[in-house]
Amino acid sequence: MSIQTRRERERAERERLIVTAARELAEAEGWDAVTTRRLAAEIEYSQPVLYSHFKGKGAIMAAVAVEGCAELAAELRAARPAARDTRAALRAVGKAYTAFARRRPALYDAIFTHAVDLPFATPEAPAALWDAFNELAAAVKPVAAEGDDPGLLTETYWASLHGLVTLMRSGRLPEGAHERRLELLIGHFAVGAD
Amino acid sequence: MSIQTRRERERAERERLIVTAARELAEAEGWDAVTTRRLAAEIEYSQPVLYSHFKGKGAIMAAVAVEGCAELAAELRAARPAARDTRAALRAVGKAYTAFARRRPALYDAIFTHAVDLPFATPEAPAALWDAFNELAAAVKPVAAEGDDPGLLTETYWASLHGLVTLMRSGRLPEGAHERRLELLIGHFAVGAD
DNA sequence: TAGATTGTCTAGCGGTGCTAGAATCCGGAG
DNA sequence: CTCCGGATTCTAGCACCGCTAGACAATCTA
Repeated sequence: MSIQTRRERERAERERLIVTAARELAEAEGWDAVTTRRLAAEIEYSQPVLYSHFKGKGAIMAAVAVEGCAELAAELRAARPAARDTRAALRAVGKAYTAFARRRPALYDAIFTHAVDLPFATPEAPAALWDAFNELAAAVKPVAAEGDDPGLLTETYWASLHGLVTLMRSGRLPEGAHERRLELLIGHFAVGAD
Repeated sequence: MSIQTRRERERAERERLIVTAARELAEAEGWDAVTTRRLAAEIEYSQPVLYSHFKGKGAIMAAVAVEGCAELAAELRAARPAARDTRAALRAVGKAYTAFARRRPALYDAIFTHAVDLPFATPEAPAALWDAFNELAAAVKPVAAEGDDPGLLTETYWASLHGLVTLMRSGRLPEGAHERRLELLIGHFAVGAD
């Protein structure tokens, strides 16, 4: 049993090595630079080793996405309780969310733009994803009017943040006015609450 | 002069042929299917011909994007005047925008997610892009509170629509609830106006 | 120590965007 | 009508991609 467990441990360690290397490479040079050859060289193994751990490049990105999502959830969680009223809570998570996207663009892309083979919006979705969503939901819930589905409202607020982030990061919205756009968004979502 | 003009005309025709073929191929099978080889075969010329017209694949996508943007602008323009009040106008352009994205996903991606080498949010941006933006702006302007920059508010509404569309199309938001999310968004943007 | 099993690597497939240089076509001069 | 020069188009190839079959090496079992 000892040998088997040692092998499994070594395998798990190497798997983490792969995910970490992919993440660092992506954060340093973008996902375009993360090729299977480059990644293999980085971990000092040959290409096929990657495929003995993951089904393909997409699966590696998905693993990075889950890891990154935990980080996002943690940052949202840290930001929310500091707010005193509901508007401040909306602002806090909004700022934390967009700040994460700007500070860790590769991570954000892995979670929310690239890797499609992650289950979303179902119970099978990764726990980290639900954690992040629930942080948003906790901030959004107080502004839900009677008859509004809080979950749907959270999705809507999330989508708005996502739109701001992606359009800005792709150069379609000027970065300079980001704070003001975010404030406008919050203003329209927080109306009726105080 | 006659020969020269004929050649220029033929060149222009072929350029349109390229853009049209790229667009049709993308709409039929997605942008992944639009390779330079495939596109060359489609127009019955060799690959290098593409590069005598466009700097690269990105430039071809940009040309398709501009063309598609004119279509989007036309659909937004057609939708707006039918609305009687400001909330209905917001709803009309919102529905038209998201309907376009769902009906012509390849076109939408060319305009708003892929091709980055198009100038946005500057006077140099393609006229069709400004047309589309101005249609949105016309619907948004009436809901701008005193002190709100109508342009920024339009950008924010646009970003929200974009977020809804992209998250839905990538499978991160369930499609079924789209209409309700859109209604929630409109409700929060149209508040105070009627 | 011999054999079986597990793991890893080398080499290669079919594909991508893009380009240098050869081949071809065509209008205009003699 | 012929032949030349320049513009145009094609063939062939580069370096890279994700991915994999099959040869090889290392390790454990008996």
